[in-house]
Amino acid sequence: MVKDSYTTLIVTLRSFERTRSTDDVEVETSPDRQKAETPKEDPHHDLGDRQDGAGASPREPLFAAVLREVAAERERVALDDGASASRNFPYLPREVTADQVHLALEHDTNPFTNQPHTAQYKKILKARKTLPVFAHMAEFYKIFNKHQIIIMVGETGSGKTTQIPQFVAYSDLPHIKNKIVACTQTRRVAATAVAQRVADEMDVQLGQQVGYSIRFEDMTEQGTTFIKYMTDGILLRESMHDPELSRYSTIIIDDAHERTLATDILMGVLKTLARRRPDLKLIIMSATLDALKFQKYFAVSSDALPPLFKVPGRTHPVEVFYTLEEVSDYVEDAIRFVLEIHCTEEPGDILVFMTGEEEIEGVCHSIKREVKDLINAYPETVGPLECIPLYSWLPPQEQQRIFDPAPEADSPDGPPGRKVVVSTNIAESSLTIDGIVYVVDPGFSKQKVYNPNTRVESLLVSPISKESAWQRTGRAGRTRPGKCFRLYTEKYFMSELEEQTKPEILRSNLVSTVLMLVKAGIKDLVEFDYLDEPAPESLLKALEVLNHLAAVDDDGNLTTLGSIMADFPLDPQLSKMLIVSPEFKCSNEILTITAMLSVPSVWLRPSKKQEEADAAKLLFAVPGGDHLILLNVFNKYILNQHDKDWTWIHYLSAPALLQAVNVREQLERMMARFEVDLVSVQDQSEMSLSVKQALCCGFFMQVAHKVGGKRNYMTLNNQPVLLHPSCRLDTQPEWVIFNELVVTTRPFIRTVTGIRPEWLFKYANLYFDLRDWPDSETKRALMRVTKKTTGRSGARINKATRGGESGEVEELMRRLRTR
DNA sequence: GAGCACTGC
Repeated sequence: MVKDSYTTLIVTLRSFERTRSTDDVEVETSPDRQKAETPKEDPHHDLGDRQDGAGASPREPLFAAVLREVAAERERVALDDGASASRNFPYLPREVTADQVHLALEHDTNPFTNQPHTAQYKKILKARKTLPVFAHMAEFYKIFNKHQIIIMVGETGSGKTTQIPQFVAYSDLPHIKNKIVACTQTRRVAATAVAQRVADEMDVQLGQQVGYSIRFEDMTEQGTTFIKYMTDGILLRESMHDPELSRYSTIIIDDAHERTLATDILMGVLKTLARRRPDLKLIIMSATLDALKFQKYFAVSSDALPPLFKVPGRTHPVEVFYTLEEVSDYVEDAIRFVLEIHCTEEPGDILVFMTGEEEIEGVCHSIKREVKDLINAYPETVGPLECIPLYSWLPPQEQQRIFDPAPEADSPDGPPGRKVVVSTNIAESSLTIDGIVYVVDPGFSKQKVYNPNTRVESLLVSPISKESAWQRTGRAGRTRPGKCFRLYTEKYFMSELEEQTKPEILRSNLVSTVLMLVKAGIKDLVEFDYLDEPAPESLLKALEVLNHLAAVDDDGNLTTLGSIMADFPLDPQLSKMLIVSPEFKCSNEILTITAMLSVPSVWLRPSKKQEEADAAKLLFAVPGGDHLILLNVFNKYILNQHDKDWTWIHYLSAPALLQAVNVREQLERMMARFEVDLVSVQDQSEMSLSVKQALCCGFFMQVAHKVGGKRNYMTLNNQPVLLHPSCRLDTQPEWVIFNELVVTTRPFIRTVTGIRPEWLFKYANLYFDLRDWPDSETKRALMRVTKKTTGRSGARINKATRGGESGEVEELMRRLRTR
């Protein structure tokens, strides 16, 4: 029946576009690594046949001599004041050839440590040689030696992430020049895993010659590390403090096609930097074929594109099937297909993509029920089917189930068992499940959409991009040839789906980013060279918010406050609140709340134990609001940290709390550096009042007031919202501050605390100058507040201190508006 | 009456 509804019109695919670096780790890790070392060296490995350019005998400590010679050469260069010729020396930095590198790789001595190569090194080297990039080494050096900027396209399994930085190291010889080859990753796990792998490949200890740097963890050694994997965000932060990025000889941007916010901004920064630093080489690596876009972006002129270096991938072919007609209910159809595959196809596990928890649990439930019926009806032909849900906030041990083997046949001769994983997008890129042979793709995912005008974030079920669809398809071909069933027509795929998922910069809140750019001295946000320009409203709104927070003045200049705020790895609202909190004698408490607000939610709510989880949450309830509850949870966690079961019993996420501890420590160090005092109020009710006032200093733009009954509120932009069901406000105060506004089934405000409206006029009088506000229900409510508090008509003061209305900010905003 | 996935000295 599957065959009936599908047509095999398509085609065996050559290979799949990779989009995530975590793949690199697995694809490129050879099984040799796990096996015990078998020191079976061949002492007669014959390099004599090799056409090695240096013509030296491999028996000699060749590369070591080379390095000495290079060092001597460097001294000569220095002595000659840069006038020295190369003296025909063949191993000059950035002039090496693939033959020379092959020679060095085969040599008995590790040129970077002068230690003999281990047997493990040689085993891994054998595996490395089978990677597609290895066959293209000569071509790589030809291009690298000649050009400053290279665009590289390497498909899944090409080996680019692990090999290219090593190729560069053999050419740059960064250890001699006290420089570093940096390679950015979009995920922390990728940075750590790839660094470990490359350290093994280079026969060095992780953290020595090869290291990584991610938030909270710097596994590098100054003066020793010369290949450094790092998250894109870390390098971006670094560029704020050292705009020349002078420690680096070559910077490799990996997974550029993922278009994370940090990668996008980094590319803009590096493009300008490359002009100032001709000695800096850039390699932009991407898995997709839209390399032309990167080439054009980095082109010096329209007829001088940077060269493209392309390496094919290595994956198993996957057959793709489309429906002949559009499906009406993808959930029902997905269930039907899983059952069909189970009944008719060869053994092999199934991966089904759904958009969220509710769908996933529903699908699992239905599949389990229907398989039971099928097995009862056809015990001879239908084997057991294990259905496993997967989404991000599932507890880790539940997530681990996806790696369980498929169930055994019920009897020795019975039909074989099969595993089906029903997952959100998390399985598209972040988590890899081996053994998947069939993929069922309905073509939807939940995506974050941001509206800069209302500053509202929503999660919308939207069609995926073609790129996503191929990524999902590729999940079927990791261990052997597979099949992918797309629950839409080929016509729909071709004509309706976007080529790529919108880059993050186009659907994000840019307040933090803009502050960073201003801090980096980029005055003209409009002229900054974006690969994709963000919506002018996003920049405009971000600048407005920063102005209201007093991080930039009316002329668009960074204020002293803004400069400090930019150094904190926080949303500006949070850093503002934190920095002013000593004024309210509660910086200790605000520090904790800030840390808790910058980690994922600590609340666990397993679908089968929702009531228990809610009851557990009530134990932490304190009067005032959710922010104070977070403070309470953190403090209780610290008191009970010795008790391993404590978090579990209270339905709290231990990893999230641990991360909050880390963030808190990091922020505390930064506060010390900027001399932000750490102080506490002892009296509980006084503390609660202080905390709420400090909250107002950062979040005065995220205020709502009560309208009608039943948890109904209205934001300052007059958007009706509901208190999120997770809110544990004991009373329902007239005025509240909220941490986030999300639109899911309805618009909700989440993490909410009651405040006194007078505080808004007191601590944000410019923003609450009501004369500028259009008439609305909210404005009238605020007017009533000002009338009650006689003599404190904050709305009237300080207009003059705002400075010239025709300042540069106004000008910039005008230009943004007219774009 | 309830949540796609990442990330930051």
